Amino acid sequence: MVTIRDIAGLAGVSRTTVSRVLNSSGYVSEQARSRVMQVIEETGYVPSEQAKALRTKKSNVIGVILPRMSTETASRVADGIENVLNREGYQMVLANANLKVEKEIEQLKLLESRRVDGIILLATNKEEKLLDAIRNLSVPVVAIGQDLPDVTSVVYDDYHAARDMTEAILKKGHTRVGFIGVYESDHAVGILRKQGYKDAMKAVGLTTEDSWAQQGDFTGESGYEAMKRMMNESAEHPSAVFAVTDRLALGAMEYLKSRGLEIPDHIAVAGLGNSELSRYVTPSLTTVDYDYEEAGMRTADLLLERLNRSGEKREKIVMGYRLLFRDSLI
Amino acid sequence: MVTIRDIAGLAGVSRTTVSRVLNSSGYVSEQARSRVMQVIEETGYVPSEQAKALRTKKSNVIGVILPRMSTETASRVADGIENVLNREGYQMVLANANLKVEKEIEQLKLLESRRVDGIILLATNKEEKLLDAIRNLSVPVVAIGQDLPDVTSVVYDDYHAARDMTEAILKKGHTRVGFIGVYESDHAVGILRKQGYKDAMKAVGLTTEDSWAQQGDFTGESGYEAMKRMMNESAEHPSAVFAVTDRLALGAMEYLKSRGLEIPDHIAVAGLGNSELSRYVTPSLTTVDYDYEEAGMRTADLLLERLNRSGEKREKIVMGYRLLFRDSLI
DNA sequence: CTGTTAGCGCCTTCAG
DNA sequence: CTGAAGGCGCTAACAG
Repeated sequence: MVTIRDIAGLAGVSRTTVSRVLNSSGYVSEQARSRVMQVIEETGYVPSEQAKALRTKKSNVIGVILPRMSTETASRVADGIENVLNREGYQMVLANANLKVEKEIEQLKLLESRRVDGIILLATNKEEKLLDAIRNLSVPVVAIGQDLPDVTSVVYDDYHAARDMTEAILKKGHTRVGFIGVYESDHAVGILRKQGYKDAMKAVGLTTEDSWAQQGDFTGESGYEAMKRMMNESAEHPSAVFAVTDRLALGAMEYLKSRGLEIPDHIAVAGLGNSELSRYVTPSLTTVDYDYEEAGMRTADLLLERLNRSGEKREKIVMGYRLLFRDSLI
Repeated sequence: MVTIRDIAGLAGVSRTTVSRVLNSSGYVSEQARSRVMQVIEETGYVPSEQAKALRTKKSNVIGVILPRMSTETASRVADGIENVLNREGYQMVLANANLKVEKEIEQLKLLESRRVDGIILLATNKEEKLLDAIRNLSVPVVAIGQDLPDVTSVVYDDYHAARDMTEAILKKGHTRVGFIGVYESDHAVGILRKQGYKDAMKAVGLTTEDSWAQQGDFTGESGYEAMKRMMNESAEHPSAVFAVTDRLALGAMEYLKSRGLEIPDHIAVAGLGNSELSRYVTPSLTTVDYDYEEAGMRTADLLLERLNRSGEKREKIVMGYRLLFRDSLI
């Protein structure tokens, strides 16, 4: 691999001069510059960002930790992030946490060891050991998806989105509204969205059967099973179901269809997230739209700001949402 | 940032000794080791992979160039890649080519400047300048998706998959089979799949109207428009349509539905790729299943092999496929 | 078992 | 305008 030293030798100048033309810093005679450029051309020399980073203490790399690769939300957020990172001359290294806190922490440390300039964490929980790990990190971290104490975060307005959607369902005249949520270790999705549902119900003085509130784990199958339990365990069936995730809603729809129930006539369904699937499924799914790309962009912006003006105070951005009424709810 | 030198000082040993316990190489007395470990613990020291890489000339980072972020195929392939990379102790840096050859080349160079150990290119074309860029690279490249000359590649069996599906359509009794393809700069999808369709048609001696073969650009909208053109321009409408991509097929279905045509009764549809959407859309889409995760894994394996046993000859792996008969074709 | 020495490839004072 | 010298954090001979 050809180095700056080789270029200097071939061009008959010092490494310093080569460095200067590389970074267009300081004065270089036109003569020297063109000689250096020519040699670079001929040799196909590519400066080592690695060595440069070691010296300058800036790698121009941002680490991004995803809960899982290859989920629609994660990749849409990553898309937004990559967008601004690329525009600002940063590269992105992706790390997969596979939904495990331990793995999240491990990836944080791994990225730190790579000396990335900053880390974006697509957060799925607020566990104390995670927060600890972030505190002990010497790399700035920005979170998205959960409101992490003391960590600059971009969050979705989970509570109001869920509450709004539930109210919209009620407004359609439904009084028996079922709910499919997820485990509570995911604060944003598991707790906040459920709270939105519960508060909306309480506000209109409706009572609910225990069996109307079921729990899944983000997979379609778990939505299917949750819906099945709801139907089997309830004395009176709900006339509408709100699932905190489109995928859960889709699973629920599958179960309902398998039972020969018509959506929305026998039972209406609403989800949250505006996944691609929600548009294409029949009947199309009423859901809440979150702008994941935008959220990713905002998060990246926030991180880069922090890098430039370090010592800034913690910030928090709450992303808005939009209710999308489609055919699964009338 | 605490360095190996600090640890050495605090533990009262030399940097070499610290390095040795870090890498568990060479002999270190239990006494020295525990002292070092303790200091590392106390200080939260994290060795710089960067400095290590500069010295060892191995970064344990693999670059992956995607045609676009946030498409289902890309992220499924990336998932497979990440899987084996992670298992083997590598990190993945993602680069987005945005479907532009120039950007692909730019990203190749950028990754080279980062001194990644290898590059996986999700290829979308075989343009000469791309091949040139790869040749001039000092980093091993493995391609997936296109059979790049002189480059170790993993490819899908595009020709036979398309031909098989077309034959399956013909076997159902259809004689007027339309086709929606893509631009030919994408050799695998644009040329090979079309050839499969044409050969299958020719083999049974069927003539086709020119208007039955339309072209899109991978988007659903373009599939919609292609289908519209096919219906508007043809003297006799096809009774079945094969689209080289599920997304195109979905777009075509949307157009057909908007015209009030029944699928598959009035016109049957088949796609290729087994996207998630294909399962959920109504009617469910008959398509060809490619195991993208597996392909990603094979590609990563291939690259890592090359890194270990360098100087290996070029290899080429052809991935198999599976026809999935669903409701959009009878 | 341990330390000394010498870089990896680059940038950055500091003198010319 | 240019170069010499030094060092970023780490590992790898080579001596002890």
